[in-house]
Amino acid sequence: MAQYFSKLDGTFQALADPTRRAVLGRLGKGPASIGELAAPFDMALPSFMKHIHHLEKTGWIRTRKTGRVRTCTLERKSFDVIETWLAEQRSIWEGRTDRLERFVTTIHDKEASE
Amino acid sequence: MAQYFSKLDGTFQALADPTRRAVLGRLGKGPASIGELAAPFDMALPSFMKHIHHLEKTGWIRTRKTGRVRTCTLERKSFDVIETWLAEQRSIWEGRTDRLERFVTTIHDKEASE
DNA sequence: GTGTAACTTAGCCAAATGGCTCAGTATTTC
DNA sequence: GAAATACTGAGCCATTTGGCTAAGTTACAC
Repeated sequence: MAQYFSKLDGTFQALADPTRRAVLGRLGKGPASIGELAAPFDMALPSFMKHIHHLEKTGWIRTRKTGRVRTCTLERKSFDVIETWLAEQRSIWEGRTDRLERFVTTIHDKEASE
Repeated sequence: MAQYFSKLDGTFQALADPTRRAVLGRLGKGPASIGELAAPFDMALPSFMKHIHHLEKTGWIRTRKTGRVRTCTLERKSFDVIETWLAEQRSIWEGRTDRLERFVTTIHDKEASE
């Protein structure tokens, strides 16, 4: 039983906050600057930045600074991490592993064709 | 944008800990007592109990005490909460809502036939 | 009816989280 | 080149988290 640190810890932790989930939702529509992303929130910018850092550190987004503007983009692969875990769990209680295998294969095919 | 408390906060928070994920994994194979669940962990029982309480409060498990033994069972519906959120996110960046609608319908059908 | 097993309650503690302000840096814009 | 814009860094603070121990409580076994 994996007791040591897992990437899943951070991946799920990131989703446990409504601000961060909202940011991911917004980024699903396309890249955005820090200012744009922060606008809807009644929160000081440094506080908001902590969420951005968290999302970046846990692999949910990538950011890049051009001039004085930092642009954030969604890292879609993180969703696969979760879907894989979900499929794994379901396969446990369905008492079979074929579903998981089929799922992982599907993901792999999608990425190969990107 | 839903800024107030969401059930998702707790749902994801519960998954952010390896002990709790392991418990869910074990419960996927069938119900178990607190003692059974705690056995693999090098942790005092009261500490472990906090994780159980957390999982119960966030709807991931149900527990019932019979005699001096408390038995825990997996609450499978919680997985659907996450799958729905995932489908919602994917539908955002795929720029359409039909996928989500299809998924929600599927879930509904499954539950109706249980 | 005493002892043991299986939790449970209470409360302590260090570290992490999620907010804040205030001051700083680096680009643009005028 | 002075001012405004868009972050960024440092550091404070309250609350939450996730561990602990020590002392109950409640059933079951003998």
